[in-house]
Amino acid sequence: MRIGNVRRRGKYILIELESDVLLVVHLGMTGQLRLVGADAPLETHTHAVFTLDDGRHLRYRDVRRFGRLLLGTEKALLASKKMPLLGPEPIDPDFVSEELYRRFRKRRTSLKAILLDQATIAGVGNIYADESLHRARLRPDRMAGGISRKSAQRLHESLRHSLQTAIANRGSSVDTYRDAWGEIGGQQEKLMVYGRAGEPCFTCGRPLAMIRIAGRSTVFCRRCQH
DNA sequence: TTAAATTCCTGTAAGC
DNA sequence: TGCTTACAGGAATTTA
Repeated sequence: MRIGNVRRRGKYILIELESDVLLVVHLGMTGQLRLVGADAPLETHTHAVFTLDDGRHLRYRDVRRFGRLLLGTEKALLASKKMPLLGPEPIDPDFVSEELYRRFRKRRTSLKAILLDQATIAGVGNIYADESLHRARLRPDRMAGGISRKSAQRLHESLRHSLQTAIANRGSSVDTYRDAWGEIGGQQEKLMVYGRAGEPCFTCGRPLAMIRIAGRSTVFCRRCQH
């Protein structure tokens, strides 16, 4: 079986195989896709091993088992709802702020909750939701349907900035995240609010607040975000 | 129809 | 030192 192109859609990694078949990987919280020599010791929580032609192993490891591996054509995976329909990619040039405003307008839930909703916007998790809202100076518990076009523009810019910066820094290793070569990311050093509850806001110096929204810890600045 | 709450899972850290 | 408990979170499922 030959491996073709490797793509990303939201938080899903799509590895193209032959006959339109995809190997789909979602890392969840603690998933790792690692490329190692066949003689590398098998780590605990390794759930799948793919042997490549050159003898190396592509191994999937996931401590908390929140991730998933799927195999099938894109059409079949979508039809069976094993892969959900996802919203637009924030970093896609076609995704404009007016589209964000339109998708938020009629929603009666918080900004934080809607950012985590993959059907509204794809690929944003707890870290970059908090970071984007801080950069946009918007409170996470504000109603999504009530924001102005101007606020939507700021959030649109913040989302793109947060995600593009994180990608350039190869991700945030706040937990166990490693890339395919076992390297940690660098973005965790640059986070403004995530994981910093009680510590001073880098903008105004006041301690950052923490609340729970949609079952997720949410950190923000009461002075800077409105 | 939409939104909120619950559940899964295991390592880590805090508290006693 | 050793045990118990709370917590972290993506998303499917259940409840409201």
